[in-house]
Amino acid sequence: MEKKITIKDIARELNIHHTTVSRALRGDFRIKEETKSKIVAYAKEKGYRVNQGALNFRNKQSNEIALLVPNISHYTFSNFISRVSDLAQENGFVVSVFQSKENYENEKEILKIIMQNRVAGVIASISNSTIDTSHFRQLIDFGVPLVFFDRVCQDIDTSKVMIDNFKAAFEAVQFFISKGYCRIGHITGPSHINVFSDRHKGYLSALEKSGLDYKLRYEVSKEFEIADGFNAMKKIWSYAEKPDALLCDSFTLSAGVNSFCNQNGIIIPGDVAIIAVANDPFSGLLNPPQTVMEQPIGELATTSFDLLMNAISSKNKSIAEVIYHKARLIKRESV
Amino acid sequence: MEKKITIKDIARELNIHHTTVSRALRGDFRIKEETKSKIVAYAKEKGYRVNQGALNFRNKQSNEIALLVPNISHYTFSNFISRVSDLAQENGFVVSVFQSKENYENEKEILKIIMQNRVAGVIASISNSTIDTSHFRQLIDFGVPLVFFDRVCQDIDTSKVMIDNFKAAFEAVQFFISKGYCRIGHITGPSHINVFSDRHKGYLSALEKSGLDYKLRYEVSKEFEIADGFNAMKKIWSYAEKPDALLCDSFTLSAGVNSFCNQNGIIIPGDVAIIAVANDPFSGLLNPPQTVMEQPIGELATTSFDLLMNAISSKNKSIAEVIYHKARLIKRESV
DNA sequence: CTGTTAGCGCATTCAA
DNA sequence: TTGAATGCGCTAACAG
Repeated sequence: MEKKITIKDIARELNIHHTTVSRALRGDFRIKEETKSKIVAYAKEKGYRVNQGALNFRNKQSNEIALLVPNISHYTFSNFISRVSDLAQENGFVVSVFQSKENYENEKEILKIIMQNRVAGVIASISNSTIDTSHFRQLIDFGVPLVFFDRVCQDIDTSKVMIDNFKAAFEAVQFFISKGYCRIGHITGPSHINVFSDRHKGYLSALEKSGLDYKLRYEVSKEFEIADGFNAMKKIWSYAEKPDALLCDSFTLSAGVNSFCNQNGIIIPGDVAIIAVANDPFSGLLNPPQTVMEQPIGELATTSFDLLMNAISSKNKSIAEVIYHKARLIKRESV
Repeated sequence: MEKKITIKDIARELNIHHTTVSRALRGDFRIKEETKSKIVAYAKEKGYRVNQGALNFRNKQSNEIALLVPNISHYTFSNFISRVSDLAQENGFVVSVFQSKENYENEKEILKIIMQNRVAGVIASISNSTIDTSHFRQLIDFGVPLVFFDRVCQDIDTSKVMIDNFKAAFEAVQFFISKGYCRIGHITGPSHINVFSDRHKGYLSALEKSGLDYKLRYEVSKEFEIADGFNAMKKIWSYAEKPDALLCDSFTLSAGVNSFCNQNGIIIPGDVAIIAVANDPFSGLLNPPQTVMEQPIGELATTSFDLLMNAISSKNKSIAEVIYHKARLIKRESV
């Protein structure tokens, strides 16, 4: 950054004190109209812009919100980022983004950067490999307002915004059952993550309620890419006792499953039915169009942002809220 | 942000000068080993972290890179952001994201915010509705290093990273022709955007080379969502002279086209063949799997980031480079 | 090896 | 209605 015009430059040029310039530029009502308009005109002419960094420094605050997600390019998260970005802009904040790539060490590193940058607050969804949560505790101890969304740290007392995962899975499985499926499997993630454990509980509960015996839990613990779903299905389809329905905990995973099926002549939903917990707009364009439990990401984003704003403005006296949004079954042709 | 420990706090507590603390913490070799370790130990114990904002202020520089894209949640861009985010982290930068939503006024507003925030540099892809480019010129005049990618301002002298759009479209059309298609249409964007005009030139050139008469240019000037592609195809399929092949300038558009076809019994590629210029991993999962001209977004991101780093470090003496990457035809079943 | 001084851009406090 | 003084956290230049 080269030298840019400052209030002192303006003051010197106009033979007034920089304090006066500062006041005029912020529209202080005490400044004489004449002086004010002279200053404003000159500032505009010279292209003066307040230095936000200096302002933040001076005021010991920040206009930056950090967003930490497992993977920026996954639609669930890019959609979330998009929404938060809009809200942030409306509220005078800037959003910086970080991705853990499902890697715990990286997540820790990112939190260090975030603390160092003295952001106003953080909205985070934890990585699949995060078991120890002390780095988040450290963040809070450092005084940074934190809101978790979707994948949260259960043992940390801060605001959390989730979908009702138990119910989402429960209803998905009930739907399978209502359609006559009885060998229902669950492709999920590590059980130390709330999202996956809650859904699996919902899955088991629905099974139990209907007295179904067949159970299948397949855990993917990597990056949740299409290839991981593909490989999961490859493995599953080699089992002696194959499922006739599958609940998939992410769209990418289900897309991989779909891909394996299409490539190997496995008919959806004839051979195996599929429901994905997803909010990806392309789920409806798969072959066949996919039945999904739709995650209301827009609502998650709005709520998360609101809670963070509260936490930022009310500081110490803010109370940790835990909010659940409902997923919604969208019936298409994969069941 | 509440009160956090500073080097002065440490200095006071240890009865030494804060300059010494500063030096010790940065590993200055002149500080006595004993003093240094005492300081480092104390700092660690108290959870001291350098205030990046103060540092930036002091050094008149920033560790923030701004990324401006039309839409964060579109895979092309979220993929780009993801890649740049990784590179930024490796290089000690933080990425803040902004989306124009294809809206010119919003884009202008964002550039103001970016200038105000004194970012180290900007990587941008312009909105479909951007005709006047003076706001970007203003950004450069303000001294902010700028690299354009994909959708660029032709008339601004700064580094640009693109795909060879003429060639991409040319080869796509040639492929259609080689497969016997002869009524080839082009669903594209506003012609004042390089991406679309270059592709349309490539399209026309390939047609001309083969002496094909049928021409169809359908312009989408909105947000490039799936619905826009859907509506485009609805319109196109009402024409008397229907195309037998379509080149689509984005994945979302082609997904909408695909959706309309599947809902209306239009066979792909029997009734109409499709190629999309895209890099979305789900293109291969559509029904039928989609033939695409794949945009090398990862390469675009890497190159853009490198050019920005050059521009940031070499300042005034940096030369604007214009770099093209090649798209690659991936043959699947929509042709 | 360590301390002193100064200043980045700005807004606040106090004084006039 | 305006000015003067101060300091946010940090580092560089200079002095010891």
